[in-house]
Amino acid sequence: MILAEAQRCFSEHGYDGTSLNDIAAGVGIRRASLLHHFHAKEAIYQAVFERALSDWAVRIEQAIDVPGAEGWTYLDQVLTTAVRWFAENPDFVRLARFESLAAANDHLGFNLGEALRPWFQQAVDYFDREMGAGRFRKQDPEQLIITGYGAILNYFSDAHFLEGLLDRDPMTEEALETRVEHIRTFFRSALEP
Amino acid sequence: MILAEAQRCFSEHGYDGTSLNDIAAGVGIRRASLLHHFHAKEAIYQAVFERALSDWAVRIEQAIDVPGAEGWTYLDQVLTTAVRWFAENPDFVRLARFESLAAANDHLGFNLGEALRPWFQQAVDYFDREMGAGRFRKQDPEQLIITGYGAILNYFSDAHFLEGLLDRDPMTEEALETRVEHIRTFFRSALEP
DNA sequence: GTCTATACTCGGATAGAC
DNA sequence: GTCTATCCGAGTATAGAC
Repeated sequence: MILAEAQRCFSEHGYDGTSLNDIAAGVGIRRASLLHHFHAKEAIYQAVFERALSDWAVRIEQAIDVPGAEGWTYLDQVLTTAVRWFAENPDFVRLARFESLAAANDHLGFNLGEALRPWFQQAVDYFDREMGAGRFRKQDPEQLIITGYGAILNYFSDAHFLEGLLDRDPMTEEALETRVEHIRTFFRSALEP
Repeated sequence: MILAEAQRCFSEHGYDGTSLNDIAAGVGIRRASLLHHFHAKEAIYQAVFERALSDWAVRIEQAIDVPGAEGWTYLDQVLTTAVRWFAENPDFVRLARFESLAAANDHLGFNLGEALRPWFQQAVDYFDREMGAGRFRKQDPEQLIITGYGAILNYFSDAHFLEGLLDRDPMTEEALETRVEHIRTFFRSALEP
């Protein structure tokens, strides 16, 4: 599948660091044949991104949509699910990172931040409710979410860097278990009244 | 100054997204003249990085080296200094981000994680002491630091993204003040016994 | 130290045969 | 749908004049 290989390349080396030859070689065809399916490199990138984003949308809806969910138990569940999913989709994480690092109007026909804004707003509303009901300590919801996604995304996008920093593989089952536990404990410490 | 302009370009568009023409144009000379000072593009990149890193080393030593420092007051001070310094050096933040995202053995002759390990270890030791003395709640020090640098670095490296997400400029004086306050409050909530 | 000119390679994209 | 062939532009790097 072309999109799968393209995602692998883009997430590993970024847009500029990936050539059509790289992708074509991975697929097992020639550069020109790629362009039979997509009229330009940017079109491939956009297709990769849209697919990844809609996959992600499905998963997040599943994780979010827990009936009668509230308080710490719910947040704990969402955090754990997020970490697990990101752990299983390192490509997506790196792709998102490259994209949020890119200057506006590079490669993508739309703004990633804007695209995620509805979910962001939903999360803000959740924290507003919980804090208003006294189930969480009062903090700035927007800032909290920014910190949260950073704490999770970072770990996976910077795996190469962390391997150098820690001098061990940060992606083993054991290391990931440690990471999940930390995220849960840390947020709980900060939020529980 | 060549290195300053090179840093601007690399931090804005990454290594692959920056051409010698881009840098030369910013300096006001021709591409060939650049290569009189540095024998290759990679050499420019490495020079930029080493300069940025040693600048950073100086600042971090200053921030860390507070006599008799301990407990929350000290950490609070370091966090605030870090946020302020990163706010004033967005280039450095984006450069570091691009680099920690890059695959091993790309562009740089050394491993960034390895280079930062001594400071990392120092920070781990600090938390170990503080937690041992009961001044902080017990948490995994390594994980805590990873979360902390993520919370800070992210905000600045993803400014473009955040602007789309929040629908406002995340780098105004007011926005930065809010961010500092959040970081302080959040960590305090999580760490104070 | 900076320039022009040039060599060479690579990447994106198109045309047309099979 | 995939290929070869080809075009064009951009990129890195070098040679040599001023």
